[in-house]
Amino acid sequence: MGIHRACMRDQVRDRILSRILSGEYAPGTRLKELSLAAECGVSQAPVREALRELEALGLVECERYRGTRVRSADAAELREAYELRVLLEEHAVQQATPLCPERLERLEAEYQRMQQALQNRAMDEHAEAAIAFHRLLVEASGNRTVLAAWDNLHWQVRTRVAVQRLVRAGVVLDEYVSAHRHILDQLKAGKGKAASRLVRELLQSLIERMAPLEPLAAAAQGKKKPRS
Amino acid sequence: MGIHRACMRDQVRDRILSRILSGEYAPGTRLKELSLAAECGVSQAPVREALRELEALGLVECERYRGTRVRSADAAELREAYELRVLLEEHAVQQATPLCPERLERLEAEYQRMQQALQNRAMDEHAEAAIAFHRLLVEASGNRTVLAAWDNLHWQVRTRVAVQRLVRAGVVLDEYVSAHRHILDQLKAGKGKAASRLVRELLQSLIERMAPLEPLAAAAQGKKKPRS
DNA sequence: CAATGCGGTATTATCGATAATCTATAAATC
DNA sequence: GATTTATAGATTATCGATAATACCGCATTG
Repeated sequence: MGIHRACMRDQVRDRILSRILSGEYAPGTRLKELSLAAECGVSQAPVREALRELEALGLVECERYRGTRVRSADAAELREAYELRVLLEEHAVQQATPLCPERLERLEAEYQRMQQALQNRAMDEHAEAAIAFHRLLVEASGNRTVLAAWDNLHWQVRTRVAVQRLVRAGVVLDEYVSAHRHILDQLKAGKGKAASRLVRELLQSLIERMAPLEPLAAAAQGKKKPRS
Repeated sequence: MGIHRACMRDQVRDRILSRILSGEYAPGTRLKELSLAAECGVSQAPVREALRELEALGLVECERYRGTRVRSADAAELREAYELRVLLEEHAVQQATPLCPERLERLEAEYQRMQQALQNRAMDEHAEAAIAFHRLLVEASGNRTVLAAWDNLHWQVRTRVAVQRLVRAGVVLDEYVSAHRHILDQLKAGKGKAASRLVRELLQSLIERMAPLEPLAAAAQGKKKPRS
């Protein structure tokens, strides 16, 4: 179907990426090139290139002759990222309106998925749909550079973790879902200004709910370094 | 002095980067790994990693088994980038005020440098100082994520080219410099709101002056592919 | 005992060579 | 003549091995 990419580098990159995502590689974990190479059944070179790519994405840190580690984001950095996200989405929504019917349909679909997933307690899918919803908003602005900046914040990574934290903390997400309903309604009514304000409010309320919780990386920080 | 980084990969990267900057490698130019390796006196591996880094920076494009080329930005993309830049700088200035005296001094220094360079017709230094000025504004916001997003737009690359285009087109830059004076004055007076509005106006007037000019890559686009 | 210097080991950085894939040209088929 | 297939040359992707560097433990020294 799509573009087949059988190249080792990409396979290795995705493999490491998903492990960082799932938490198997916690922040601070040392990523040794030869170990990874052996495990993936490839040589060192593709692994190095994969790690460099992840470094560019901001997910790992490399130090010369001292190896690569999974980067840990502190609470302050997360807050900064949300601040930028608010800015980008708010701007995108203002620029995007009025939206074409096709995009509105796609937004509606993601909204439905988000709601269904919540009812089924499928939190990962809920997070996925929520992200897709917001990404569609940014995409609708038609500004590829803004979209690239948004993508660089890696919400597809963060939201899944964030949703699980919120759920564990006992936060009810129904309000969150209905906020999306309101945004979508305003968009359908062509009221971009109102919609962008709702987006800002939604995201800022998220920041406030996150703030009292433990920093993302706290639990994983003080780990023993696993031998070999 | 700073952190010496004698590693080949970085040297190769900087070398290619400066050549893209200077226009020696025009948009569309094919970058062959072994040729570059031979020229830099290194093997293929460091060159590959350098190219991957440049790809992450958005300066080149790689296609599997089909090589790497210098990316060309069209007029629309440049406009999009400016749109985002306005958003980031405007927000940063609002967040940054009031600025600490040290930062104001640094801004003043860059302003002086910008002005001096213009008088001396040293356009490259003028561009450099202007960029440093704006980067300081973003840095002052204290939001590292916003700064990273701003850096990703690569103004250190674009402005140098843009200034030369404007000069060739006969645009007088005194007005541009004095706009910076006004911004700095408002900042010193602690008037963040006013300063951020001036920043927006400055950048938007830049977009408008750029628009009628030829797209950046136009001249270099339809080139013969140089053999070997 | 603290600080310093020396090997030994683990890991990264780089190399030179090989395999995989693309592009262009030419032969073959209809 | 047009289209397809085969082949050769060029370039990228990957490999296996070597060189360079950092980290750790231990002995030495003051």
